[in-house]
Amino acid sequence: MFANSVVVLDFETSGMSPDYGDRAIEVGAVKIVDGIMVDQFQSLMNPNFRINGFIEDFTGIDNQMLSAAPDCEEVMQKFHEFLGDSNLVAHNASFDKRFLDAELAAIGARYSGQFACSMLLARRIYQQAPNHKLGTLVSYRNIQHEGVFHRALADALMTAKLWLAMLDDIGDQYQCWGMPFKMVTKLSKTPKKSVAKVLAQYRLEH
DNA sequence: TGCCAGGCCCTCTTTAGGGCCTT
Repeated sequence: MFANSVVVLDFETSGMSPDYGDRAIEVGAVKIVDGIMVDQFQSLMNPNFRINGFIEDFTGIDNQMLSAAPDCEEVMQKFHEFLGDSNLVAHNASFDKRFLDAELAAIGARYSGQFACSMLLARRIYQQAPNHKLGTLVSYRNIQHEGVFHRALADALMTAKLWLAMLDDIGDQYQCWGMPFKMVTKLSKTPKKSVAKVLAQYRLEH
């Protein structure tokens, strides 16, 4: 069976590090229940400072848009409710996890699920891909996509489709259908050369 | 963008260095 509920999320941010004062400026997320996308969340977030020109160009989010957006704290309260007790997925999760942790800490909240990384999993099962950027993997796996790269909901949707495609491929290639989230998380941290061996062992045990 | 970050991973490694990813 699939994990009960998984939220695939993506943050657009003012920079690379919350430890250096950067904030989230947009969050997008897709909720997957039993392998089906059932809900979405998207909101701009006003960090109450001006973002630089590179971020405006990179994301298409400008200071005027942010000045009209609700504060980060208000958005994160709603997003925390959206998360519930779901497990979490992001592409290069270590990046989004730092911002999620920082923004939730700012409102005195935290999440309870496990956090998995679609990039680490892709590095295991698509070892022949040209690289493991989100856009490259979407093309590599022939995933249909809508919207613009580097907007939160569009990237979250693409990551969600990639995640489901990878679960399908694990099933098809290794006869390991319906692998639990916990096992997929473990797989994403398995040394590359041991992936087939770990999957074969899992198949024998299930 | 540039080089203010950081976790993962490979290798000419492990008392380290550098590329990949994310904005």
